Amino acid sequence: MSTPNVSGAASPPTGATAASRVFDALKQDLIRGRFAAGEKLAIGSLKTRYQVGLSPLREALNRLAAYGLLEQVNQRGFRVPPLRLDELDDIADLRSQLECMALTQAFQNGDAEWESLLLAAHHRLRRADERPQEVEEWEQAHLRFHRTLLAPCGSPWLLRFIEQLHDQFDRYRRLAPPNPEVREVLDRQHGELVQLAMERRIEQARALLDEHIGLSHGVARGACSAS
Amino acid sequence: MSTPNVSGAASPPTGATAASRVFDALKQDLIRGRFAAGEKLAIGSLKTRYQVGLSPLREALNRLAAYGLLEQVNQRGFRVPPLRLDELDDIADLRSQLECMALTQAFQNGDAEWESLLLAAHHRLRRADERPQEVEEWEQAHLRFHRTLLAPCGSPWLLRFIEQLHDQFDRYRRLAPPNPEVREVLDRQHGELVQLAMERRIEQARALLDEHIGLSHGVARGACSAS
DNA sequence: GATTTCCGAAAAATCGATTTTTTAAAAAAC
DNA sequence: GTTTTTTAAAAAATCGATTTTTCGGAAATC
Repeated sequence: MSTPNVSGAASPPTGATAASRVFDALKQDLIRGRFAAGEKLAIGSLKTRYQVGLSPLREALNRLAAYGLLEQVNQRGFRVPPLRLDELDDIADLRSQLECMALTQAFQNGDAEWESLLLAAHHRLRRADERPQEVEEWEQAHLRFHRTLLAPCGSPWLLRFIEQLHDQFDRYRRLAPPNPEVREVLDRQHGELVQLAMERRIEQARALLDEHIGLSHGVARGACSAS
Repeated sequence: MSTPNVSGAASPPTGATAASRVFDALKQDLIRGRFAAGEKLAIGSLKTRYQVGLSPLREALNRLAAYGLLEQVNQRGFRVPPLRLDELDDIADLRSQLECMALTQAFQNGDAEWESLLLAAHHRLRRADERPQEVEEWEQAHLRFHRTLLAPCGSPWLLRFIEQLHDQFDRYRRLAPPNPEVREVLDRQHGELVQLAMERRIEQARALLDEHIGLSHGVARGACSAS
């Protein structure tokens, strides 16, 4: 295992270029809803905001557009995708399907090492649950928990798509008004998922994961005004 | 419906920028295997090859890396991904799964308009079958047939991922030695898929599509030396 | 009064040059 | 003889300036 990465998201441990740093920062800001949905991005002000020149900034914007976190129109720059209810439904439904696929494979491939990593990830998530003021801590622990759950599925492309959908989904979820009651249920489900994983009860786990995403989907829908 | 697009791949009808033109050209060249697998791309020679400056070229390379047709390492540029048997297997298996999902939805949503578009796409594909020397014509008709088949599935994100996997898959398939016997079977299966689509025989269609991709997968494996 | 045409400002895209980093070979040290 | 250090060339990344295109309002036309 290489140098563990303490920082936030997916990470460039060595030789971060300006372009990759802006990419990471901008990606986080987009997912965290720091820009208004549908907003046109003024490249000039982004230059100031992220303290970089045009070239690395434009490279980052191009990557994000290819990834689906920005919309690019040929001679008129970049804009933040609008929040659309039908798109959220698409994202959530597909996420359920793909994550259930991955979960099945993960249950087959996961070994004792995986079980202990999952327990550890769950523990950190519970710790983060206790400090509701540290939102980003919780977000990171939550993301890692779900990653760990599916990690041994054996399909890099499936994991890639799931990650992409998760990023899309989170943009909606983080913009939606919080719902403490649902949140409590969601938190409990994480523990139940761990339990089912240990016992490899795939059918129940699939049903629970589907319900988990469905509940979160319901909350995330609050981010949309009209469809 | 806007202006139909006669040209090759996915298309920028209005105001093509240098960056988007290089992106399209480079993407095709990568899928067509015009670069050696694993090859390091020399940006200087790409500038000459595509007749553009650094900025639009680098923007195109960044998009392609985000899309998965190039590998990017931070201070050492871009390289063509190597051909790996295990990755091809991953791509093909996931493609089968996702396309079968989409097919089911397409059968439910597809209307008479879809049926006629599918018949038309199949007709063009058969015409292209007759002229084996016009490879690119056939490739285009083939891509469009499969797109048309799944188009009404109703999930933009699912279609997006399928398209992406299809591009990945084709890079292997087009590099593999052709197999006329299998090719004949594959051609026949296109007609059978149309027939099953008309009659909405979903289970048989899913089995056939799965077999179709599986057969093509077998051929594509010929592109890999070792795993 | 409504539509079209024509500017000028603003923004996007591109270019050419500069800076930074890597690479590989030669020299030095062990 | 091997390893380390140095250094020059090559490549990647970035910057600043220029060119091209879009956008919005004023003037002209219908």
